[in-house]
Amino acid sequence: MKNFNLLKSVFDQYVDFEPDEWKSYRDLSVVRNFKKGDIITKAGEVENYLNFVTEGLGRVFVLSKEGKEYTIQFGFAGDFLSSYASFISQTPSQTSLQALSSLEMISIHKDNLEALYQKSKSGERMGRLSAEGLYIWKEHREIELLTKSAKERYLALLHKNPNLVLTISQKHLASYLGVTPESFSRLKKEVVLDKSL
Amino acid sequence: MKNFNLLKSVFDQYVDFEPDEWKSYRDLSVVRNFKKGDIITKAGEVENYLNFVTEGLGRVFVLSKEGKEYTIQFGFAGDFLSSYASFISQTPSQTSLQALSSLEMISIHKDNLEALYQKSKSGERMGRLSAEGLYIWKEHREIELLTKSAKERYLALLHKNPNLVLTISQKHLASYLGVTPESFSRLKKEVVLDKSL
DNA sequence: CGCCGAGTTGAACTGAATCAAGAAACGTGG
DNA sequence: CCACGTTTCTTGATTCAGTTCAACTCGGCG
Repeated sequence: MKNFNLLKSVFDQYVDFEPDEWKSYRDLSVVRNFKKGDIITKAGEVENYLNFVTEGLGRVFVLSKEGKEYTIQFGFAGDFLSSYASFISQTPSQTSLQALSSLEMISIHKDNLEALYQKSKSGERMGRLSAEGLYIWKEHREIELLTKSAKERYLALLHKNPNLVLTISQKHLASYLGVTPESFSRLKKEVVLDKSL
Repeated sequence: MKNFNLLKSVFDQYVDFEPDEWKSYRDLSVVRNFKKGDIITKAGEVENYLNFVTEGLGRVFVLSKEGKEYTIQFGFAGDFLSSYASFISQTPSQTSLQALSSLEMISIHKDNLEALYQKSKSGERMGRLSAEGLYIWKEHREIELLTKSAKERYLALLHKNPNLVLTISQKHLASYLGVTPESFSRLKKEVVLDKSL
């Protein structure tokens, strides 16, 4: 199937799976479909699945005490997208997972992944490399939040990921940058003005 | 040696090393000593070592464009402390590693660790579990930075890690909370006042 | 059509930064 | 062990980025 090929191509960048290791992963996975707006895992629940997006767009977000949403990750086709901290620790999640469009994901259950780790050295290796890669993302994000203003973070995002900025609603972009939609609207205007100088 | 026992006890919490796997790690490691203030790895360099603190105190920090320091991690005896993103990606580090007191660490070179990963499944597993644990830390930190005010972050730290607050200078604590020393000084005063109500 | 969520704009407000100056603590050398 | 200079911490006055609240526009879509 086409969607599994995408997943395979991602794995191939990291490890040399034996055919039977790949077959195991495939057999232990399920394909799941969601529609726009669906909450796939809710904060407070434990995330049971490691998901790989094959089609559509989703996000992971937190809700603050004041009731404001902050997006911590967007996931497009080709990305892993789960309440990952909850998945690996198997403790209740601080974050929720939501479909922002119709969304298809290949999902593997924690128990099945653990079983695969047990018997497959390449699986274990893939797990390590994924976690390391995600760590790097998070550290990068931490540094941006600490050292940059909202405007600088927007410019960095615009530069690094212009398609994301085009695809995603301002409301959700604002929640990712950590500002209110009002502030984001103003900030965006400033950036346009700056450029026209 | 006493310092290696501490490291062993940490490993034992995660994996069952065979005696010879543990011996490999031990043989491939070096003990390094630094004095207060030393910069161990400088931003711009590649981090070659995964370090485990056996004595003393260190930190990892970034320097912003405006020349301000932001601490992203403190490490006490029993903690791993490296410019970890650089270590795993073997690309120039955004962060610097510094001794905040006289500091002793057990350090393993990237090449040696990779060799160990190749031959040891438990080693690979340990690597995965460490990366996952560090990921959880970073995500937690991201959520705090996004959703909490400086004062709330200080209160959370005070609650979760009171000894850290007592041990570390206000200047460095401020740089970890992401505020200026001046703001931190005021914020601290407010917290004391709040409590005396 | 009419409504509803998304985006914009304005005015007032607030948490934290900046700049500046003084006080306390600290270590190093005489 | 004291005296000195240096860094750390505090306090005050001002400024600024971003929030809040409120009103208004726009574009879908039921």
